[in-house]
Amino acid sequence: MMMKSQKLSKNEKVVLEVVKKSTGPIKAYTILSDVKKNGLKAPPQVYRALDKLIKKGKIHRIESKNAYLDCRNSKCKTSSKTAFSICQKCEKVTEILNTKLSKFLSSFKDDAGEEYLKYNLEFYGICKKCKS
Amino acid sequence: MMMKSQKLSKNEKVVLEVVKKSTGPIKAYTILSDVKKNGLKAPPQVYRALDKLIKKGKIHRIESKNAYLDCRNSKCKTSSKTAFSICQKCEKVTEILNTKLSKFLSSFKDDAGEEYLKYNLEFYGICKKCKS
DNA sequence: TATAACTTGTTATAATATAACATATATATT
DNA sequence: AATATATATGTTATATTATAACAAGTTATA
Repeated sequence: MMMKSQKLSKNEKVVLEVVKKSTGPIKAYTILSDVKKNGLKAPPQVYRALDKLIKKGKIHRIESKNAYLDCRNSKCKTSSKTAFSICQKCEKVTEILNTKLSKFLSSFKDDAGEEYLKYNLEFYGICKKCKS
Repeated sequence: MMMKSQKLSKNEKVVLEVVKKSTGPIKAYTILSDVKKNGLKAPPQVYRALDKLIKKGKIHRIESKNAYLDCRNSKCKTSSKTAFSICQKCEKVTEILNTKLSKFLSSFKDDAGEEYLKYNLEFYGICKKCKS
């Protein structure tokens, strides 16, 4: 199966660097204020780059937080199957890379017998650090 | 385990009726324009009601759509464990009630051995109707 | 009835995201 | 190289989604 080119444009590189540098999920407007020193000025420049980076599998969007996180999975070519754990106390988000989980969800059939090529799963709880 | 009271306030009832009437996920501002005939005037009135209805397990929020859907699961007391299928073509959203799935996710342990009391899963695909 | 807890009303504004259009750059085709 | 085509960027304005803050009313309960 042909993969979408992974080559990144100038703005995509700039935005990706900011997302990578962040210690956790980062918001679009936080990225914007950061990349202003690189000449980017307006929201569309950031949102376009984010959209492309998601399509290229470089970052993920954490839906429940309207925030973006870089993909730590070296094998990640697309962002079509994602799972995260989210700490409700410290807001830490961790990507879950678990073969059993991804296999289960990839092969899950709904009542109509349909499988899905894309999913996003968000677990919420209290992380180990916050528990102790 | 003590359950949060399910009693609904006036505004909650009004908002819930609108969500129920909708054929699919409905947006907060769509609800607002609808409930204006009931005297509600401002966003906070709608958002407050939505938040409460979610906590009381009456509705769900579809995170990737910023939209709200009534819970069709009569057993739904809380909205802590949810799964949906979302058609990328017609935007139809269906709540998935599947014991095997919920058991698997409820008992899922991450790499640190932690389980989660809350999750939200969104499957994306093309629904049967749109395929045919 | 006093008090606390909850619910509502209201204004303003914050936060998130996209439309639309002009221009520039890169890539492919002749 | 010149032309055509697709992609990427810049820019302004505006749409959409959501919350802060505070005042007032209502309900439950001591």
